[in-house]
Amino acid sequence: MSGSNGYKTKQREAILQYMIDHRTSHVTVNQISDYFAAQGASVGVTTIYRHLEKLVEQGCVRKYTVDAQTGACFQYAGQEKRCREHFHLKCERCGVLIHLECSHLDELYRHIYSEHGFELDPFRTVFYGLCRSCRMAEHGGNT
Amino acid sequence: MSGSNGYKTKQREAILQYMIDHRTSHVTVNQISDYFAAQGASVGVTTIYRHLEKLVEQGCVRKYTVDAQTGACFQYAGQEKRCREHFHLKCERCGVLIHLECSHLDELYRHIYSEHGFELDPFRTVFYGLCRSCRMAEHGGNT
DNA sequence: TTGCGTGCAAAGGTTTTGCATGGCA
DNA sequence: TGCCATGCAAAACCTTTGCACGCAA
Repeated sequence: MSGSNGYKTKQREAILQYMIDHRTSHVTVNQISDYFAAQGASVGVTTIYRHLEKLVEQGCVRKYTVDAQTGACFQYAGQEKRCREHFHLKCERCGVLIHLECSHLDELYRHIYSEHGFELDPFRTVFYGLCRSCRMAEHGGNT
Repeated sequence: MSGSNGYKTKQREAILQYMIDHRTSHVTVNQISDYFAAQGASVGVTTIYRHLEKLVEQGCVRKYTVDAQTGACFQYAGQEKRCREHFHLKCERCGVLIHLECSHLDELYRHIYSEHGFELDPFRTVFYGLCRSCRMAEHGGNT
């Protein structure tokens, strides 16, 4: 389970590059598919799903399910292993992904493990909510 | 935005009552439908969806989507705003959704809010990981 | 050549919509 | 009576799976 993660194909490269290029936001399978279709280099949705799934397993990409109708959202998270050691905050409004390194969360991990028998997966787990600036905008502004 | 939210029907009463009775946990549309079917007082899924949608708009019921395949989960929240103290644990292996009410998490909420400026959304946030039994099976058994 | 990668088609699931009927006010 | 509520059927949607073909190694 190391370097040989399969063949190097055009589709694989294209999808990975797309995810990297759009790493500042999250994207849906439809967006990716539409993008490739517009480029003339159409890629089947099945292939997109399969590659995304692998990337999620590898830890390069994060998957979020916001709404059943919207479909899943994916976002490139990078190769860095350090991301395994902390948690992430995802703003529901602007979509920003915040990396949170905090000893409080280590404690949380231990607590949930010892008290509730549940082994948290920090990589997979994402905290949803409102980031500071969006909270300000929401409380101070219009509807 | 007050009393006259439509007619008072058997189905409406039944669904609301069901949500209140099960307010300590989250339910899916399928669960509600199956329950009524078992009672002999079958209610169409369409009706369930429509009432749930209204209740969500009114703010009485919370909706959150864990997984596109599983479908949405609903939970009665009442009129009170302070139902912020419970989170959900989702096992990545068997898929079970655990309802976790724990004062530790209330503390976590306050900490992330005051120290990191992030307002957590407990209804959308789901902790992924391995539940006790799956962890046992994984460490002790086969593949 | 071998075996994974690809993409079409179909199946699986949840959710929504159209429409005729039924029930509340 | 008038109008909303109901529920069946069908559609729309995202996602997964089966299978034959293509392509990387």
